[in-house]
Amino acid sequence: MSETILERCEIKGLRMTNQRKIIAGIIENTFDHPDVEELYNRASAIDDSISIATVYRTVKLFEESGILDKLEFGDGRARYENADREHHDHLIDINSGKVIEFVDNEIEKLQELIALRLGYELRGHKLELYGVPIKKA
Amino acid sequence: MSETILERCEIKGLRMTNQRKIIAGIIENTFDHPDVEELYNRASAIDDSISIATVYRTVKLFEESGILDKLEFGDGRARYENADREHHDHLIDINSGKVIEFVDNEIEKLQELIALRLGYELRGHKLELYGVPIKKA
DNA sequence: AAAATAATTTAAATTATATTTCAATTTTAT
DNA sequence: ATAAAATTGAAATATAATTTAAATTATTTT
Repeated sequence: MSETILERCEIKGLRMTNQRKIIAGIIENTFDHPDVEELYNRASAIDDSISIATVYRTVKLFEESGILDKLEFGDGRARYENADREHHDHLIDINSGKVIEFVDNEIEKLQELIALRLGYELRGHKLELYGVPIKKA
Repeated sequence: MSETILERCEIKGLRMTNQRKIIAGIIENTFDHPDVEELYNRASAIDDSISIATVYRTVKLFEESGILDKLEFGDGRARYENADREHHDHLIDINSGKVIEFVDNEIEKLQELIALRLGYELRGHKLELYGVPIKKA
C-alpha cells in the first residue's frame, strides 16, 4: 500500500518507458478520475510527442496488471484511478450532482456473502447510491 | 406493477408504431438482458424490415420515458430490461457474462442507513457484483 | 561496445457502438 | 380527405477504443 505506481509496475516487470512513466506520474498525483482524453491532455503538457494511442494502450496495460481501476460512470467514457487506494463507493446527490465517497465494511462483507450464496467468488463490485439531502428543521 | 409495457407507453402518450410494439413485446417476454444487437435479431425474426437504427432509437426513447432500465456491465454494450419489475441487483459472471439477479433485504436496508448517516434520503441505487464461479471439489 | 533481438511507439487505419441525416412513409389531427 | 407532425430505413456520421505497420527504443547476446 506504500509503493508508487512506478514501483508497482517494476515489481510486475513492466517495461517502464518514458511515456508510461509520465502517465503513471499523472495518475499518482491526481485525486479525480480522468478519462483517456484528459490523461492525454495532461500527458501532452509534459511531452507533446506522446500519442493518444499510447495512452489507450497504457491504461489498458495498467488495468490488466491491476495497477489502475477502470471506472464507468455511464457516460460512455472510461475513467481511471490508482488501484492502490482505499476502496470506496459513491453516493451521488441527485439534486446537485455532488459525489460523496464512503466505505462500509458491513456492506462489503455482505456482498461477499451474497456472491458466495450464489456460488461465486467476488472479484469486484460497483455500488452507487443516489439520494437527496435531508432537510434540516 | 401490472400494466404491460405497451400499456405504460400509451399512458405516457408514446405513439405506438408496429416497430415499437414488437420491441416492447420482446422485452416484456424475456428474462435475460439483451443488448441492442440481440434485440435487433429477435425483432428481425418477427419483422425483417425493422432497422437497427429503430431499435437504438426505441430503447433510448423507452429509457428516457422510464419504461426500460439501461444496464452497463462494463463490456461496452448497453443492455436493457423492463423497468417495471420487482427491484433486484445483478451478479455478473466475469468469465461467461452470465447475469444472475438477486435481492437481499439486509443490503437494501444497509444502503438506506449509509445514506442517512451521510445526511441523505436514499432515492435509488445501483449494485453490481462481479465474480467467478466457485470450483466444486 | 556493437550487433541482434524484442518490445514499444507514432500516425493512420480500422473496429465497435451509438447517433443523426434525409427522403419516404405512416400516423394523427383537422 | 387533406395537412401537419412524427417515425422509419438506409446511409452517413460521430465517438471511443483497438490494431496495423514502419520506425524507434530498450534489452540481451556476443
